[in-house]
Order: sequence, then structure tokens, then C-alpha cells
Amino acid sequence: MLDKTFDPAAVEPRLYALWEASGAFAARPDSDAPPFVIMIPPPNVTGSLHIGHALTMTVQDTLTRWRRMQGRDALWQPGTDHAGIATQMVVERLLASQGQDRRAMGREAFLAHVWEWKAQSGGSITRQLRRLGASLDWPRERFTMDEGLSKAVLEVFVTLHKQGLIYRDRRLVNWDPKLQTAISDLEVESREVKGSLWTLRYPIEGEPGRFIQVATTRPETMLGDTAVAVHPEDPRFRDLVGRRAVLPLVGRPIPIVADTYSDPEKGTGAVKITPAHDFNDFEVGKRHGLPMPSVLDAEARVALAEIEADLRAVEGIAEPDFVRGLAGQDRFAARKAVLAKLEELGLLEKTEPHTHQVPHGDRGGVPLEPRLTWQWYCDAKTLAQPAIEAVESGRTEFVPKQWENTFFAWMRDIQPWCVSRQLWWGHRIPAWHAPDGSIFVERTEEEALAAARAMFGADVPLRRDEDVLDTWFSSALWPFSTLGWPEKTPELAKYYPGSVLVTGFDIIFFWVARMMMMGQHFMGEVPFRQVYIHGLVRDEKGQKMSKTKGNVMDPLELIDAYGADALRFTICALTGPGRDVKLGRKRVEDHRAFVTKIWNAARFLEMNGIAAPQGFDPASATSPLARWILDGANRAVAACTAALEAYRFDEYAAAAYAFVWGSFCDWFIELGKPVLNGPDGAEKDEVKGAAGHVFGTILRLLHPAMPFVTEELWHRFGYGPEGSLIRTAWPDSVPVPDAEAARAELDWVVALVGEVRAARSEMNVPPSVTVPLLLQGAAPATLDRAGRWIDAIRRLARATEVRPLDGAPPRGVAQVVVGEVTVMLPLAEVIDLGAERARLAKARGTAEGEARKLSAKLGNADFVSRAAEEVVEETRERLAAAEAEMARLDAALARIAG
RNA sequence: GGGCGCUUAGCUCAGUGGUAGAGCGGCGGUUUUACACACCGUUGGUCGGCGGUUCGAAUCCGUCAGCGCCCA
Repeated sequence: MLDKTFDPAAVEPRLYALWEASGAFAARPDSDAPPFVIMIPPPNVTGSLHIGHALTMTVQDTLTRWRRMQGRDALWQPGTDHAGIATQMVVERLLASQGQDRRAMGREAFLAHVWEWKAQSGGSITRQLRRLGASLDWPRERFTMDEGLSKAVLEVFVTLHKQGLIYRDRRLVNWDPKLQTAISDLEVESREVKGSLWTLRYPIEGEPGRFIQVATTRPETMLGDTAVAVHPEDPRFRDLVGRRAVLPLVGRPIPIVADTYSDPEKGTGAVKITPAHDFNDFEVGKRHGLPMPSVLDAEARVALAEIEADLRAVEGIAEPDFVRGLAGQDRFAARKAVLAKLEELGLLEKTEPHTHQVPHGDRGGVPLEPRLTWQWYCDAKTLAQPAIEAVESGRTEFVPKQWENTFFAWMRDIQPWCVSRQLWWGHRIPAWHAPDGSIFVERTEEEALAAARAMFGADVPLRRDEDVLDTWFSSALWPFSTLGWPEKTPELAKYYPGSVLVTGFDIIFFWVARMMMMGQHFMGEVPFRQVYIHGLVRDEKGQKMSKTKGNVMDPLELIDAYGADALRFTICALTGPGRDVKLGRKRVEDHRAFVTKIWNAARFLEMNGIAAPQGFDPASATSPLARWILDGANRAVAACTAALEAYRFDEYAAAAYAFVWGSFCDWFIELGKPVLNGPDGAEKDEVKGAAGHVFGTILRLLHPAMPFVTEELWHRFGYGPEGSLIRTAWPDSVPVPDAEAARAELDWVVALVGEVRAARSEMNVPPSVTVPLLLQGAAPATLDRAGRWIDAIRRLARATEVRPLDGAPPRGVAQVVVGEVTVMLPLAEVIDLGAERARLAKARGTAEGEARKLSAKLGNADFVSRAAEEVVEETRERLAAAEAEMARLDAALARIAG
């Protein structure tokens, strides 16, 4: 016997362990089955399962389980990425709590600690994914720092370098002074900051008393100014272009240059140019050949080495000793000091409050500092071209398609990709520096030494580059590095390119773009055929979930409370195209009711001795009820299949829900009860067979979304051994012959029951009162139907009997119109004639409104002559039906008049 | 400032040229032995505003407004 309620916690761990142990998740490279491949976008090894993972993994698992059931050789590739900055931060924090420091222990010792941490606490997310039911092929789990993937990284770096697509350059980068590393443009987060706009006065050289005013939000960088720029057409400054200003505090004369970067409308119309500390200024500096001294060090403290030689005293303007005193000060302390000194010198014109966007590091959280450094760059512009073409030509397709625009916009304007990071945890760059500055990029130190020997004619000592690669560099190789590349493995041959990449739109630039570039370049083919972009999970009010807002939901807690099936089904039901998912506890609770409904339906079947049918042939079913539910199941199968093919998880969930609850439970089971309670025989056998058959279809249909409850019921009902539903074939939609007749019959029964129930309810007839249904004007076929369904009608419509009206209608009837029939309910004892008249009048009003609308339409000559013939014909039929109904309601009203 | 998206019932959302829908909620009723996480019935909408195309517009076009996101 099934328990009274479904207990997910008792079932989930057992079934998951069974699936995993039996190899149900395993890809089968040796099979002939066509592959279906999803490469998991590798979660961060430091991460734990959050609600966003729950969404993306539910979608991926639903697709994987569905395709696996369809007979595809499914590979859902698991793994994690090493998350350079995040992991290094975690381990450093851990060490700090033990009073240890990374720099003190040195690189090797630190890395040993990281690996130790990884072994102990890394990848807890992979355990949590099991709670969700994710059917990943665990024995294939990879890690971006493992040996094989590291080999792929090495191969790619060296190859790209030899192809000139990776190079070293000295440019401005986004520098995180807290983490002391370069970071990518994509790791920059603009934050609105309430600051000030200071207007400074720079004296004009040789013209005492004349100044040019510049506005700035970062006065401390003025030590590194090398020009003042004005707009070439700005008449206010025309005579100053080509002359020089004296840089306050420093004393260095700097040119006043004409550059369209300066906006006459903004600030004073003149801007100070600090090429080494601002991206726009850097461009101006390049255009005008300006020096580019850095005045801040790696920790964003004032550093004077590059301007020391420029310092000179100028009475009332520049004080070298003051500047020297700034050395080593933090940028914000230096700002205060600089402003105070400028004010003292009368060179601070004004201070205005100013709100502006300040770039912050998304990991470290501190304001970033553009910094001029040597870094390794990847020529993304070149690599992007084939990736763009692949999407243009449809070799990779985005779903929904609109995201292709986002992809194109980013890819067509892509900047050189800075791939080096000043970290220890990551793939160390395979470059060796010779004392003279030559660099050798090779797979091994031996090869580098050999290359150096060839160049210098003698052995020279080489020093390996200290930097590591951006984590995304290795992630970009994931679709093929996990399959064994650069080795030519059977897996690589079979599973590349993948079928679909599933991810959120915020990740298009990170994973999609980079995997596309690397896949095209090294495999000569796209890494995936489709990219399914889903929304973000938000709270019920549509707010982004965040720890600071306190509105985060823990998927594991939701699973504990409602079960994984409920959470997964909720996510499917809410995942429409191009929409964020507004998720609340209540939504999960609501959908749990559906899991419970299935469980209860199963209990009913069990009580009636219904199980996996033996030798039931749907094609030979004769009873209308059996044929009707078989037809309904087939249509549900078709709808669910089409929805999944289109990535319409909401439609998939809705179609399954409507069929299971609205058809199978509400009508099939109810209509079947009289038969099931009746005598044994062919009819009962057929209804039981159909019930068992359709329930099996339901379990298969819902398995991708709610794997646990379906798998549990599958074996409990003898459809297969425990844990076998996951390997069972997805149902086919097999049309039922002459389904229209079965539908027409059941539609009639449903309409009759519905109308009678509504009339009784509106008349406030207590359920205990049962009455005969007298049919007036019934066609012989209708009387036959009534006879066939008499038991069900008795039960569902609270009727004693159904028979033709014999003679005059009794007094005090309630009447409803169903097709050509007027059904009379003799309710003399309880009926309120006034209420019944009002009810009939209302029904007549509805029919009349409908008829009026339709006849107006048909009265329009343009409509009749220009609309499609079927539409006109259908309108005529609807009008006739509406008028007939009006006539019957008129007759009904006349019967109870007076 | 540029781009994208959204606006349909109280709420969350389907519906992309031909009868405005679902779930949840609300209201009324029900221990009808699978299920009160249920059953039965019912109430909710000038489909954001305006204009256009069309025999016909929630749907196509234009425009305005509001909201959200991305980029600068």
C-alpha cells in the first residue's frame, strides 16, 4: 500500500543513489544512439547551490532526461571551474584566520594549501546538485585545473602565441588594488557613488594671473597630468591651444592640446589629461604623443619614481617637498592632502557635489584603478569573426532569438582580452623570460631553454612568468577539453559539437562568446548547436535576490520543505521564454499540490487493483471512456513533446498539468468509478487497462520534470524494476481511431453534468436532494448516450434517473439547455421560481449578445465577401447555434411564466 | 545618451490577425470513502493611452507614457 502522503525525503536519496550506482546517468560512447550533449557551464568550485543554479540545472536535467528517454545517448558533462580570484581569496582568508600569510609561505606552499582546501571543501555544489536530482555523468566529472584540462590550456596558449593571437602588451588595464591583479572588463561593476566635482585652476605659462580651469572627480591623479585638452572648436580656449599650463604642485609645464574628447558642454570645457590613470585620457595621450607617468603603485598608493625628475618649485604654484611627502600615501588620503594644498595655494576654484559611476571590482569590491602594466592579451577581435559568422549562418542558434543581437553587439565591438592575472592559483603562463628581455613561450621549460639556446648560442638562465591565466580562458575550452582534447578521443569525435548550452543572459559574454571563439578556432566547428538563454530568478516582487536585501531563497531548504519534484516542477511551470522567473515559497507550495495529486490518484488506482496493464492493447479499446482518455493522453504527449522541443518549459508543465488534473483525475477517474465499482467483465477490464496504460504514460511524461515521484510510482505499480523509469522510452503519440466520436460523446457528458451542477448550485439545491433529469427534445442518439452514462450521471449530477419528458413538464422545474436538449429538473419543493427565471434570463442574455455580435458581423457585406470562406461558414454555424439556444431558453422561460 | 524587453482578471503569466484563457486568490457550497495540498459552483478584463493598416487588431505599424535590464 502507498502511504497516505508522499514523503520526498524518504524516496529521493534512495532513488538517486540507485540511478547513480546503476550507471543510469552514463553516456554510452560505444552505442549507435545519436548523442545529446549538454556541457554544464562549470560552477565555481567555491560556490554552493543557489536558486539560480536550481533554475539552470532543472532546465538542463529536464532536457537531458527527456532526450535520454527518447533514446538519445545523453551526455551531461559535470565539473567545476577553479575560479582563480574567488578560490585564492577563500584560501587566503582561511590562512589569515590561522595567522598565516600567502606571501610569507611562498607560492608552492600556498598552492599546496589550495589543493588541500579543494579536496576538503571544494565542490560541495556537486553534492548539492544530487539533491536536485541532476542526472550528470559523474564519473566524467572534470575540474579546470586537473591534468588533462591543464594540458589543453597549455596547448591553446602556445598555439595562439605562435599564431600571433596571444601577445604581450603594455596598456591600461582595470587593476584591483585590493587583490592586486588585473581583471577583465566583464568583472567590472559600475557603482553609483556620491562624490564631488572639483574645479582646479592651472596657471598659464608666461602669463601670470591667467588660468585655465579643469574639472575633475579624481584630483589626486593630477600629479600624473601631462596635458590639458580643450575642444578644437571651442572659442574660449582657441588662443591657448599650443601653449602650456604649469601643473600645480609638480611644476612641470604641460601642453594645452585640442582634442574632440573634451566636451565644451561639460564642466569647464577643459579637462586634465592623465594618460596612465584614465582610459579616455590614455587614448588622448596616444593621439598627442604625451608622456604617461604612473603616480600610483599596485596598492594605489602614491609613487613618485616616474615624475621625480619633473618636480620643480614654482612660487605659489608648485612645491616639490609637498609632493615628496605624498609618497606612499593611499589614494584617498592623497586626494585630501592635494585638495588642501591646492586650496591653500588658491588653485581650487570650487567644490560641487557630484554623483557619478565609479568602476568597482566585482570580487574585491573596491574602486578599480586603471593601471599601465605589461599583460598578456588575446586577439579577441580576430577570434570573434568565425564565431559571429557561425551565428549569422545559423550553425549556432540562440533561443530566444533576440539574444543574438546581444551577442553580436558584444562580439562586433570586442576589445583585446587581457588573459593574465597576478595570482598564484590558476594555470601559470608558459612563458620564460631571458635576462635581456626576450620571451620564450613553449610547452615546457626544456623547450624554452632549447629555444633560448638556439637564439643565444649558449645556455641562458630563464625565469618563468609569474602570472596565471584568467579562469575564463580554461572555461572557454570546456566543450572540448573535457572530452580529452588535444587527444583524439572517441568522446571528442562523438560528443563535439554539443547540442545545447543552457545559461542565463548575464553569461553570454563569459561562456557563450568565449566557448564559441575557442571552439571555432581549435575544433573548426561551433561548440554547441543551440544556446538556450533563460531568465534570472527573482523574488515574488520581481526584485533581484541578494544577501544584502535578505530575500534569497535556499533551494536545499525548499527541497527539504516541499521535495525536489515540487521545486523542479515549479521552475518548469514558471520558465517562459525571455522572462525572469519570479519565485516565492508560495509558488513552490502551490505546485507541490500537483505532486500530491498524482500520489493520490495513484492511491486510487491501487485501491482499485489497477497496475501496469498486462496485454492491454490501446488500439483495440472499444469503450468511449477508454478511447477518450487514450486520445487525451496522446494529445498530451504531442503537446509536451512539442513544448520541450521548443524549450517551452511552461507549456510542457501546463499541458501535463491540464491533462493529469483536468482530464485524468477530474473526469476519467470520476466517470470510471461506476464501472470500477460494478461487476467484473470486459468493460471493467478495459477501463482498468486504459487507466493503467494512461497512468504509465503520465509517469513517463512527467519524469523529466519530477523524476522522483514518477520513478517511485513506476516500480510500485509494476511498470518496471526500481529505478528503471529513467531508461524507459518517452511515449509516442499514437492517434486513436475515430477519436472524434469518443470526444463528442464525452464532451456531451461533461457538458450535461456541468450544466446540471451549475443550475443546482445556483438554485442552492442541497447535494442531498437528488432528482430525475427529464429530457425534452432529445434526439434518439442523445437518449442512447444518456442510457450509456446513466450511472455516471447519477453520481456526478446528483440525478435519480434520466428519461425523456413524458407529457407536460411538471410544475416547478429548473431547466438547462445542452445541445438540442432541454433538461428539466423537477424541484417543486426547493425551487425559487424568481431565481430560476433570473438564471434563465441571464443565460438567454448571453446567447442573445453572442447572436447579435455574430449577425452584425454577417450583416457586413465586406466581411462576407472578403473574409476566408471557412471563417464565414463557421460564423454562420455559431449564429445558428446561438439562435437555437435562445429559442430553447425562451421556451423554458415561457414554461415557468406565471 | 544608445540598445533591448515588458505593460492582458486582485496576483503570476499564456495567447502574435477570426469565440479573451490558465494557475493561484476572492466569494458561496460540500466529510459524494484517492485527495480539504481536495471536490463542486461562481465572481473577476474598454488586453497601458492615442492614432493608423485591415472586412476584422490583445495580436501588425506609428506614437506617447510607465516599469525593468544592458551598454556608454
